Amino acid sequence: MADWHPTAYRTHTLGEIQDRGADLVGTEVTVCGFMEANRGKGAICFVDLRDGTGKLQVFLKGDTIGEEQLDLVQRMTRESTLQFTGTVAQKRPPKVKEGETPPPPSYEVVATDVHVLTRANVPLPLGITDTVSIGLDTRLDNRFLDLRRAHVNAMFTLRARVLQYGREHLITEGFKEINTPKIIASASEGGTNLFPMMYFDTPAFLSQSPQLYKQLAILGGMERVFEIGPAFRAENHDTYRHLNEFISFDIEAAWMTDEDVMGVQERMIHHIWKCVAENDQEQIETINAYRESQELEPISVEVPSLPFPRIDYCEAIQMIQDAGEEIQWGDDIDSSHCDIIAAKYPGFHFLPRWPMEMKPFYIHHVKGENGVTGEQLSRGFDLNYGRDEMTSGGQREHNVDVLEDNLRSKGLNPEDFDFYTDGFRFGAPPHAGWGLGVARLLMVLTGSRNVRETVLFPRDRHRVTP
RNA sequence: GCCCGCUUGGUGUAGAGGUUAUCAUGCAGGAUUGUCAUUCCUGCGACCCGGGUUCAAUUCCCGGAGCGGGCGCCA
Repeated sequence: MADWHPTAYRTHTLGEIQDRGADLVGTEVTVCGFMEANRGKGAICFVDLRDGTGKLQVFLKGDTIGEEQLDLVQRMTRESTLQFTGTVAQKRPPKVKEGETPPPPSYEVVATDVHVLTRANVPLPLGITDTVSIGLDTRLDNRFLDLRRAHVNAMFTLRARVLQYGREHLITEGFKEINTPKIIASASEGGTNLFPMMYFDTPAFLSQSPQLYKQLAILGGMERVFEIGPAFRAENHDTYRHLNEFISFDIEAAWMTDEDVMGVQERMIHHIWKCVAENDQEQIETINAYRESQELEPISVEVPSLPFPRIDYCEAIQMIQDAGEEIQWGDDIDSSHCDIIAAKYPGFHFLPRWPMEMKPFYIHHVKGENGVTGEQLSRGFDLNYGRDEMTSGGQREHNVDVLEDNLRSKGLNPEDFDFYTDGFRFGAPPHAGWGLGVARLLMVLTGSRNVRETVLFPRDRHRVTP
């Protein structure tokens, strides 16, 4: 539990009064919040007040607070912010039908004073507690209101938890958090399109990945590093799982192989899922309450068992061929093919040992480690959940001569990468790492079918505001 | 970028070549109530843009824009 110190505006949070109400009965408190609803039109009035820690009922009575203030609150609009002073009391229990068990005692504040901090306009662009479903576009245009909805708030609370647990785990395995530049000069490492920009008088780009820089940190003897930061890709993709700016959770570690960092990853995901299952059921229940209202299946946090299955590339191709699909060794495994694999392995699973041909220049290969057709395999891997790719990773090439050969064979000019390859000329540890899409992991955890749900202010092809 | 679909009050929807354009939610007013998704009554509020067909288009046709789904692209 956090320490919610009193502030200039409030003595207690609403969550505190909910949780410790019994100890606070009779105490004078000042609380603040958004007015979610008010009920009653006569000589009394009930206000549902909400802050970032919970909800609480405030009870107003004409002869306690005065007719004028009672009227003011009764006329106040939903989502206005109010400050109440009053006394904590136990709520009168609701009437229950014969045979039903009464709910546990709950608490309220009997108001003696009120201040309107801000009055909300009407109508709201979207209702916080309304039962109608709301289109994603409307929600994203009004994210500040969308976030006030309980299940949306729960998703972003979970997002913060996932990052926290992930960090925690890596730190226990000796990793240190780093930050790498997001403005880069080198044209490209191949593959994806970059967003160009001007860095004073020099053409530059927004970084597509911390890849080369986290490797430089390893070459610098940092041993084990991680970074949680943005990556930018100027691709014209338009799908439920792609964004043009996204948060990448990256690690890099010395003296490790592809198999070693797969181990780090599965232990980290296991830790995250275990902690969420133990600590954050409240958020899951909030999401499920919403899902039930929308007639969606509830979600549950099933801690995956270790180790995750490993289906190497050759085996995956075989599996897809056995399902009757036209696919050859050397082809990419696309979404429909992933459905075939996911039918057998619905949860997290690794896809290691891709053809070297298909992997970037910095991926390591063991000479002569060949696939069924005799082509060179690489030490690159993916992590999928169902049909969706979560991670791409691998052991890196640490021999500078091989690295430069790889660059040339990919049609790149080694001289453009001197800032990187120079790091390998003065002793280089074998190392490996991966990059994990945080939003995609959250999709799995929260049952979201669109990555935009799990990103506060998503940037896609059609959206740069808000 | 390709294929398919959609666009109706603030929000989410129903629907038809001529309607008083449906329902829910919301909002406003009133009655009731230690209420708690309050209840009840009354009212308010909408057919994406441009062109065409037609006596008549929000409805049909064409184009545009926006959105959604699938795909492609994507270390």
